[in-house]
Amino acid sequence: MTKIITSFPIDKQLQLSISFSAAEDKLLLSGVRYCQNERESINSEPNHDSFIQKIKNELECYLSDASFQFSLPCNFQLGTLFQQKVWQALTEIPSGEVKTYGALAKELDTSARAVGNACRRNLFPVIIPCHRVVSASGVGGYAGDTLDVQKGDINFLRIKQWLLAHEAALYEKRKG
DNA sequence: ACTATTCCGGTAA
DNA sequence: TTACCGGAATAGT
Repeated sequence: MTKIITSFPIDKQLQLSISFSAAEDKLLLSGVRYCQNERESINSEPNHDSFIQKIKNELECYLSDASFQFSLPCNFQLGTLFQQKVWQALTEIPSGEVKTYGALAKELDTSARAVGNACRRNLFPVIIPCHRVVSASGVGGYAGDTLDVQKGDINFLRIKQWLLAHEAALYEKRKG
């Protein structure tokens, strides 16, 4: 497995850690997570260089133009069948638009709660735009955090709002 | 027994 | 009339 660290322009601290590995003779993303003050690991193999460039390039594209569509391959097999179905649906929400958990649930013939669950388990934040799903009454959650509860030292909700603002997405905010 | 939800009824201003 | 709780319903892990 190879892991790369890139900065993420919300503040100086925030970074994105992206890992990938070979699966069935191809390189696939195996995870994306937010972190702070981590150093890039040096264990990357030379034949991974072009893939690393592709990752960094697509991220730069998205950051300079929010309508850019990622084409990075993600290993969906790391999720359950249901999660794969939800994640696939997430990729079909265009930049600049949002959907509520309830609306997405209706499309997939399941429940809002279950959709929220699958979003929380999204292994590829930013690349798979789970931030484009909001609650009927406000912004909803992100990475396990909600408006009421922040679990760790990273303010994930702020990140979600930053992403939505970057994409110029509007959502009903009746509470926060 | 947990959730990154939602809907509806009751109550008070 | 609107606004704010409280609780039940809900589906997947």
